[in-house]
Amino acid sequence: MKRRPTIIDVALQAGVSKTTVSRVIGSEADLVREETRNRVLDAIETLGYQHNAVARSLRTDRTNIIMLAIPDITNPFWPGVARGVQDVMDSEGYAVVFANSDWNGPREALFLQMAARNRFDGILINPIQISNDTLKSTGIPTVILSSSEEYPDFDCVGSDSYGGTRLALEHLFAQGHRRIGLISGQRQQRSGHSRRSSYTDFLNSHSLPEDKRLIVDTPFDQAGGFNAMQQLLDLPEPPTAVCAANDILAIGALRAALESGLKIPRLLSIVGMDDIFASSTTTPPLTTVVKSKNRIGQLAAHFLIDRIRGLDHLQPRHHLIPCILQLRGSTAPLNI
Amino acid sequence: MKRRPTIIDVALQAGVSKTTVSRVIGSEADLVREETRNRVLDAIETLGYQHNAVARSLRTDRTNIIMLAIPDITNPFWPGVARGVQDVMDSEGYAVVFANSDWNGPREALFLQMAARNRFDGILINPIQISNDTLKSTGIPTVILSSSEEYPDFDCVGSDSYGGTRLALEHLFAQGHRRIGLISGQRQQRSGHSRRSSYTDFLNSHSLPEDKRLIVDTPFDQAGGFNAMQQLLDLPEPPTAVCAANDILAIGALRAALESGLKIPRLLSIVGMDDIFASSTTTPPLTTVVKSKNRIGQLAAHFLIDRIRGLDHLQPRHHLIPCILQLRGSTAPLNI
DNA sequence: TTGTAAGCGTTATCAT
DNA sequence: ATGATAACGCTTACAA
Repeated sequence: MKRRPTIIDVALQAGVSKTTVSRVIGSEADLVREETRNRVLDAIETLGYQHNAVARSLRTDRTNIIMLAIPDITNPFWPGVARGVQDVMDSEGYAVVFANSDWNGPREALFLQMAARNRFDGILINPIQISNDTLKSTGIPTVILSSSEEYPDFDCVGSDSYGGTRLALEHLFAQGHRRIGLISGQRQQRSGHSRRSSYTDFLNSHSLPEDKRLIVDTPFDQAGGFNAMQQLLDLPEPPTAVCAANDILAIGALRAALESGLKIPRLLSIVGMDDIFASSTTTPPLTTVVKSKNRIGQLAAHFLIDRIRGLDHLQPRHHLIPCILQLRGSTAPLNI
Repeated sequence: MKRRPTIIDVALQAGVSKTTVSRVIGSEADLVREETRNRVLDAIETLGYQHNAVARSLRTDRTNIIMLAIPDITNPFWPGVARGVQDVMDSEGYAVVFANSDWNGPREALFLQMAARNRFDGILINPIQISNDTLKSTGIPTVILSSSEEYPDFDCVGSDSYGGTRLALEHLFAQGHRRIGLISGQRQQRSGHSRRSSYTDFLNSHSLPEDKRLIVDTPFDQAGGFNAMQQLLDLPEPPTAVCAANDILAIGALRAALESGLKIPRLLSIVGMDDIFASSTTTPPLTTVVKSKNRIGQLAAHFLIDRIRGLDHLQPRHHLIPCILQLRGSTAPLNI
């Protein structure tokens, strides 16, 4: 495998200086006479020259690479967001590096170090452990993918899970449900909180009593949902409807309910959140709160590009994308 | 935001030459006296020095970044593979850039160009359009993620869909089924072929007649599976079992069958392929052929690392990871 | 054990 | 409109 041609080879071949070649391949192409430019382009063609982004980055101090750091790539929510991010970043000429921490804090820190060492131009992150200050110390423009309030120095883009939860609860209320359970995941305290407070506020606004036993914290997986549901069904007065913090929990809950012989939605309504693919293929299909993954990704990407372009004077912006309720077969009017 | 410290700042601070600093942060740390090393490390600490990977790459011609190019990140198969890839690459010190072509040929080409320009150390790709020769012309070590035979110059890692299909068909045969439909996607001719030929070979080996009407080519989505199933059910003599090229098709087929009032699996058996999350949450849950996404990713990563390390003399290796049949509720003995 | 200096492939600053 | 030349921050012979 022979050496790759450089800008110098091209210059020699075209009979010009390397400066001229640099002009042609860079952003100053119009400063060079058309005839010369064509000679250069021909040389590039015949040599099969590909410009060296590494060398360019060293000189310009810009890599055109951004990092997207997420905790779990197998959670279908993130690929959805990632696609939105890529839509924008592609068209702006940025490559997107995925960093998948698998919920591992030290790994998350490692990835940030990698971003810093490689002089990536920006970071999009759904933080699991890293603090506002550590993030600031990287010196890299960063946007938070979360509705958390813990990162006051950064732009944040998240989904309005408070509003989304409210949407779900009001729907159940309108169907006549008054005893509504909440299955909330325990790992992410932050989004957990907004759902939790939405639940409390909902109860208050309708003057419903708060029964602690109706709130179950559980690990964020199907088994967690399953167990939580069993726990709720074992109550002396089980709920007539259940709201789960995400679809996977909801699907676990659905399965537990079905296995215990309950007819869904006749005897129990269930609402999930996220609208993952599987929630449309259960029997009955799951009513769920939809977050617009694509829009989250796109907006976050735009925010990040603003920051990269040096809009540092802007106050940190927080934006929550509203949720939509996707009605399907797992909810129905209260059966009296 | 002030300038990042360089190796020179560290050298000054520690009272040594930049060579020494380079030795300490690089792979020659043991060549330097412990006391000196500690002085350097202290300087690094107090200055908050982060080494510049861009400059290092320019000098060493290695970026420690590889690209994973796939057609569709929202297809849960790929995140699974990606995780296997990352497991290996992380531990070898490589960062993984995702490139998601969205089944768009020109975009795929663009990504390869990006890999070349950025001097990535390697490429893992599930090719959708690009040819063996174009791939070779990048000059970058590359491993193909596919069981295709169209890339004779590269290592290939795929899953044995021929064997997997056979597994599914033999299972149905053992259950007494003799009239078995095949729903095969049309987009990827390659894997389509292996399933198709497996089907034909299966029929021959059991001396079953081949009925063209039992084979339906359809787009690779749920609607495709739905329509294909309807088409099969409209046959004068519908199949008693159906084998689909992937779970999404199978789920579409399942839904079509249920909607037309068929009891599954009593009146119709369905087998999918891939074991996506949703296939475990349908009613009944789907019997499916499992590909070991993780092992595919890991093996491909190892192959790629071999190539990067310069094992060019090796013949191109093709490896098919065997599939496993995951029995669930969508298949049952033929009901006579 | 440590230092000097050349060079990686660009872009940017001056000249011409 | 084009060219000469100095950076960019690092690694690596080679020297001391």
